[in-house]
Amino acid sequence: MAQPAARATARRSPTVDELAVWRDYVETSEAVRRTLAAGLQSSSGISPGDYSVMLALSEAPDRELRSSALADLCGWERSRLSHHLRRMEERDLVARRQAGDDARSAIVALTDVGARIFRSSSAAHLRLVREVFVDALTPEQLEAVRTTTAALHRHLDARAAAAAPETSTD
Amino acid sequence: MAQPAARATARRSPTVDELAVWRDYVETSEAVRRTLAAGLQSSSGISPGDYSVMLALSEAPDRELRSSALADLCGWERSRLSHHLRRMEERDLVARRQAGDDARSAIVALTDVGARIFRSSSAAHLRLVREVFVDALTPEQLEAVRTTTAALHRHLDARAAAAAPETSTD
DNA sequence: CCGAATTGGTTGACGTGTCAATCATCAGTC
DNA sequence: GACTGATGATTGACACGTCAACCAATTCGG
Repeated sequence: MAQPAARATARRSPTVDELAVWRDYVETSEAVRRTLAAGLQSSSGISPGDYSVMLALSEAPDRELRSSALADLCGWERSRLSHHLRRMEERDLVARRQAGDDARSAIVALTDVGARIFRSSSAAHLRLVREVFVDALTPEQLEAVRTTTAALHRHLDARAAAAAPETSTD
Repeated sequence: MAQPAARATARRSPTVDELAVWRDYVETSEAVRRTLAAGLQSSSGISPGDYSVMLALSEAPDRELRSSALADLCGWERSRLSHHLRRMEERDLVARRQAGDDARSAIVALTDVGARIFRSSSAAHLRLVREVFVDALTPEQLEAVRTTTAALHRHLDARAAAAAPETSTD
């Protein structure tokens, strides 16, 4: 009892109601992700990670990219990409070779096998995105998802920027 | 221009615009999840999975539950829970023992250590939920998240029900 | 030109999550 | 009371993701 001097701080816990929205948001986004992953797996035997990599490569000139460029396009850490590429290379989906201009750098190329599998997976995957995500929402709701997602995204970025002063303009 | 005879099917791929919302939704929800996981890890040394399990146990009578009940509360598969409990047991966060009435069943109890850690993690975690999620959104946006999430959730459930006829009333 | 710091990328260890297989127990049937 | 099938839970194998350590090539300061 006796609210302990709340309200002034604005740093208090969420209400029960807010917490319920939070929980549902987390659970649902994970369920959606799992559904798409399962679809990709069963229709083409690849993972969402595989798909991201192959999508980026398939849109690149000569179907190849520097490892660092690929990491940026996927929004992945280098280490994660490196591990993933090793697994994909073992399955002959991609090939790695050295870059000519910088001996440190690696070039990742989509193999013919990889390109074929990507093409054959793409249509079904996109249909599933529509079926599970787009079709679940009215146009207004889709618009609402866009704006709320953007708000969350911006907020996270601002938070990250605040935490990492780095190249401050001084 | 020249829409390729779309609209009639409703089973076509998402538009570029819809796809952009989808991508942002996936990326952002993962970024949010990662942020919360990192916060929990650094403040209390536990994972979101640990937190879910301890939350459910802490609210249960005698701070213990049957394994199956715990799995239901967390919304996890049995196998996942079993693996997770083994790891938590090694860290003395929970303890497992046999149930009296059904020799197959296992009872999971929150240890004193686990209860203490959970209590000390809870406030910071909830504050972070507010900071990262609730505070990022206006009240209207929070409401929009609620309704869109509910729509996605319902749609997924309907889809799952359609795929699994099981106990149909025949 | 030499050495230090930086950059591009890989690796190992480890926690996590899924699937399929397994195992013991329980419930129902004859 | 043994045979059958469902149920509660565990296990092993393997993909995935993160962190920290590492290595080699490069860049920069002197």
